[in-house]
Amino acid sequence: MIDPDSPVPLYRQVVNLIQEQIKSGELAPDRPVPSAARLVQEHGIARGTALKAIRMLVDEGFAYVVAGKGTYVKRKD
Amino acid sequence: MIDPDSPVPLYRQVVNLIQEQIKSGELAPDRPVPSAARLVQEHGIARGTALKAIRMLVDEGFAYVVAGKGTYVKRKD
DNA sequence: GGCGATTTGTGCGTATGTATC
DNA sequence: CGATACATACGCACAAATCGC
Repeated sequence: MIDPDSPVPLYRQVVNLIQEQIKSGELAPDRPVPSAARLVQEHGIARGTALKAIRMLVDEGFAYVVAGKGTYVKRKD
Repeated sequence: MIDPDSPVPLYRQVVNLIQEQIKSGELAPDRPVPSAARLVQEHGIARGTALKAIRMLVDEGFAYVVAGKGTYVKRKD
């Protein structure tokens, strides 16, 4: 899934992966997106990289954050 | 303020700018110096360059770092 | 109300690779 | 070749919010 040797940045690979899961319905609206800690242990990446990926999802309109709880899949408008 | 075309290195320009603000009192002792992230968005420079400027301020005795919090204006001895 | 666990946010330090001058 | 600059990535630390006990 995640290839450290790819020219594509790790955070971008993670973002793409999650976006695919959202589009396919694997991750439904208002369901939690994998937390930074989870992405770290699942993909062996740094927390900073995981946080960056999560923020990208929010910036790109795929998810929303609830302080102290987590990040969730955004509902279609 | 910051001129990319100047022969003076960007990190040096940033250092000079902040030193001026410290000397003029605009940035008081024990007050936070602009963070690397802030310098990035305000001057359109890279994080590495911003970090270098901050480190220079510390090296030159104008500021001190508090781990996990930030960089602050050094008090006069 | 307190305490600990979880999660996101923020901050600096450091290293590596690439590109430009 | 060396200095400068940018992008990516990892590590560690502190803060605030939420929740369960």
